[in-house]
Amino acid sequence: MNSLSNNFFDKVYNAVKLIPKGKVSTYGEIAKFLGKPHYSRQVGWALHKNPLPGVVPCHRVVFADGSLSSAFAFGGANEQFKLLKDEGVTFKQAKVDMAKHFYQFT
DNA sequence: AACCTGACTCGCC
DNA sequence: AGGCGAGCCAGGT
Repeated sequence: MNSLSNNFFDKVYNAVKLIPKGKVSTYGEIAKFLGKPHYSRQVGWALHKNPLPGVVPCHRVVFADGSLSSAFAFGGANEQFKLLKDEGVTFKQAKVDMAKHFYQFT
């Protein structure tokens, strides 16, 4: 792992932490924000490997279509669903209402 | 060094 | 509209 990839991971955490309450973002969008439009998987990996639970609101990061991560590790997709809903995020059946809660990094 | 897997996404059927 | 497959990158075995 070189300093660049390390920086990428750090940027991922930073970006995720920037997502305001009641908003969500996608792996691809974060990757794009970091200058790597095809690093969606690495973003997910960064969060998976992320030893900062509670610091990085991983539950605000969802799939591009608004569905929740299948391999979610905070307590299951159900827990993530509940958490987001508690923050004011609305859902379209089982998917986040991206049109209203999608947060784009500026 | 090579192969496989994995918190993803897009395109095609 | 929904489901399946291929593509992508990096890390782990």
